[in-house]
Amino acid sequence: METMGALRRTHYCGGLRARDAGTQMTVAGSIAKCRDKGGVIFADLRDTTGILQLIFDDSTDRAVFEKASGLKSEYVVIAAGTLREREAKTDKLPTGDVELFVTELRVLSGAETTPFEVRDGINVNDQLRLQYRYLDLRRPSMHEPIVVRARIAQAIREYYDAEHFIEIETPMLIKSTPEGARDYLVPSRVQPGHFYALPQSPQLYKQLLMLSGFDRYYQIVRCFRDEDLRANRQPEFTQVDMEMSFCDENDVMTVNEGLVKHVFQKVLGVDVATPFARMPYSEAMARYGSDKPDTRFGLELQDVTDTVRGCGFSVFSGAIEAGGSVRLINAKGLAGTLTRKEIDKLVDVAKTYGAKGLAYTRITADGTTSSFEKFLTDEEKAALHAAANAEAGDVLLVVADAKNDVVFAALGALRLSVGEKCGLIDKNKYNFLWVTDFPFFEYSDEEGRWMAKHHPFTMPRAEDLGRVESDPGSVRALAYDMVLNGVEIGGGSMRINDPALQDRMLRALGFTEQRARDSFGFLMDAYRYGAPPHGGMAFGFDRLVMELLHIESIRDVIAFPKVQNAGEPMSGCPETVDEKQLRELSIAVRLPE
RNA sequence: GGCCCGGUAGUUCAGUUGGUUAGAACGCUAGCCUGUCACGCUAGAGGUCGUGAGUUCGAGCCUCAUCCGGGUCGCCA
Repeated sequence: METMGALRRTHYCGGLRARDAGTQMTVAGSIAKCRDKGGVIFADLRDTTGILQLIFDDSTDRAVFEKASGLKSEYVVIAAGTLREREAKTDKLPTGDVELFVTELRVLSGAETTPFEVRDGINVNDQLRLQYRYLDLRRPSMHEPIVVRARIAQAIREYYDAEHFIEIETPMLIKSTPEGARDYLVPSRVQPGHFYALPQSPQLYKQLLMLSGFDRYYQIVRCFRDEDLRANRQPEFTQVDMEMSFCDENDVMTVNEGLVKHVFQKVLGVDVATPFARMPYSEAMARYGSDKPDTRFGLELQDVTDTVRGCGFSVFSGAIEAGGSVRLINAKGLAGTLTRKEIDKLVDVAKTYGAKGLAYTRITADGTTSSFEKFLTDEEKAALHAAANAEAGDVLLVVADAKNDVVFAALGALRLSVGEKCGLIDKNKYNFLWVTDFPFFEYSDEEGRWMAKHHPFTMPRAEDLGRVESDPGSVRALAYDMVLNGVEIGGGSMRINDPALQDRMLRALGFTEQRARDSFGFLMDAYRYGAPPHGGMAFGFDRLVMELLHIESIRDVIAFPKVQNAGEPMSGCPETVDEKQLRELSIAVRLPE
């Protein structure tokens, strides 16, 4: 092991090209791979920007050559020499036209054999990769997204700064709120038996910042939710959070369309067309069975409730009588791909989302097979086919249920499944969409009451205010989600700035005055001293990075992510703590049976 | 909390009906090789089959439990 001595890096590897040939330089990094041919040694040097081939041959100083012959994978070195054009060029590396003829080599660190090979194209268990996360992050395909993530963050700051937003930090130790996701709790030592919560979002604080006159705020901020993980959900995640005053919902949407345009231009060189399409929630559900529709392909839902009302198939007629609906997707011309076996898989998809089953009709040149048409009269059958515009080559996928939510959820999922399976999705597209006019209230069977779909401070649409008490389900919110390729990448709303209206909405949500005061008293008081009209939104930063780079797992855009049990395999957290620590916090642990 | 998939050399996997000494590729070690770049050639080391119990003359294989990982539904204002 040697020191760097007087050697200092003059160049990074990744950007070196033939035009740099002849340059004297010093590079530093890890040995990715050695190829010792006997008389000539090639060593791939990897740094944070890319890989450069080092070469040692019979014109190399003997001592340097000897040192090079001892190099192994992941040794850390610094090397000085002259960049030259290769005899044998390759297009497998961006730097494939050049190599460094090394005149001085210092081995700064040895390395044991790694538990897996540190290169792209390997197939290794996620668990092992996460246990050795620092090695996994050396691999270019894992390294790159973390670097791009930083560039995206920088572009975001650039844009908001230019638009006169200021970045303000909000507290990490805050009051636990009763609604919403489970909070991560932090015990107070100084106030025994009292707890902070880690923020699920800076929601209340950013609203207060508007009341403080900061006018335009943003923050790239860590948030926490103690809920189960998914491929695109982590218990700690990053939001791009913003709020602005003296605006309406159109202003908020316009500013953030500008943000997305700037980021895509800056990071990908892609020109995103603005303004984005807008679609009310009710239309998104009716056409796509989803509040975050992927509009890159068709296969839209059709409502055939009226066509099959009172028909001989009791599953359909029964669902309609119970207040539900019957809807279908016509998988146009896809009978070739959607074989009986594939349709069976789709039945399972439908059932996963709560449908009792999936009725289908498959029409081919050889004839029609259907799971339900034997229960229909010829007239009913003809009417259904006409309504669905069914012809040879089509597959009709029909879901009936007493609950419209189930019909939408099942068909929405089927639509995505068929779109994926049949290759209908153009992966190079970036389809942006605003979904607007969300319902303000959502009935919770579990709680047995109406709850805020967004949050209780959301401004309802003025024209719906008359129905807040009489027909809460029909009240729409001034809330909007930004959807990219079927993924909700952000959402927000206008906020209530009238204390009387806020009181009324909290009552409608079933808050007693006492409970409202206990939970949000400080906020309600704040609005009594003058509040500008304001609204904002928050982006899921991790999801934004995922979509930009077409990465499927949120773990791949976070340097040190959690796994499904919310732990981190590398450090082994969460972990039990000393009795002494618990005593100081006045905490006793009682494990479940 | 429910459902599905997985756990066998360092890694990725194969392993027949339950039957002698559990295989391959990559990696690793040693040697050779002057234009490789998934370098090539020769030789070698490397295994408590996730863990525990059970069935059996005999278990990587069958049964039960359990742990770990991935996906998903619920959940995620």
